[in-house]
Amino acid sequence: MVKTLGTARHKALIALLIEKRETAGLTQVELASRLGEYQSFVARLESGQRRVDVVEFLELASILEFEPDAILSRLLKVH
Amino acid sequence: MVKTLGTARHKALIALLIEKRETAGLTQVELASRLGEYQSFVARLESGQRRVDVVEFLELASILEFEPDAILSRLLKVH
DNA sequence: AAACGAATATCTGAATTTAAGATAACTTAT
DNA sequence: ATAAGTTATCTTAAATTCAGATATTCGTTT
Repeated sequence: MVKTLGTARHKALIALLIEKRETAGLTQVELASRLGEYQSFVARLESGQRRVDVVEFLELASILEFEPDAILSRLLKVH
Repeated sequence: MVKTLGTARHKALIALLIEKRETAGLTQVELASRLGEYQSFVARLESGQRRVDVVEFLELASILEFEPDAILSRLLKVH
């Protein structure tokens, strides 16, 4: 199994997550607060230093109000 | 952010992953081999002791030939 | 029913990730 | 130029994950 961090797909994923947070008009502090985490948690995530698991991804989708399937489909095209 | 391990969604996810592996007619040893991992890796994963990140999930979908979107949609319904 | 082989589960340090919390480094507006 | 808001980085402790071995479970065959 490929090491997730640093892969093209992981980079694409976090780029999309950042985009979605910004579209939602949230700062890292605000998102962190809704997640019950520190701002540095979001920063680590968005700088690609931490993996995002499937369950977390769904939680992010719910908070940031994006369609997880849609994002996944876009990631599928990244190799 | 909720601790993934032990959540209903994570349990549902691994149940589906096991189902998909079995449908594909693969043993843990065979899946592990295709992943370039040990059998104990697959066992840990399938016993819910290890998180599955989004990128890994897509890799599993490719090997086990399932539609990641479809699985994700089913997980969405689990709370 | 005992024994065998195939499949899965569990254990144990060691290595790697992740987290908390603080602080530093941008940004942008005044 | 400064202040406020935002994001990035650092450190050390804590938690996860891994390799590899071993144990257990489950079917089959005799």
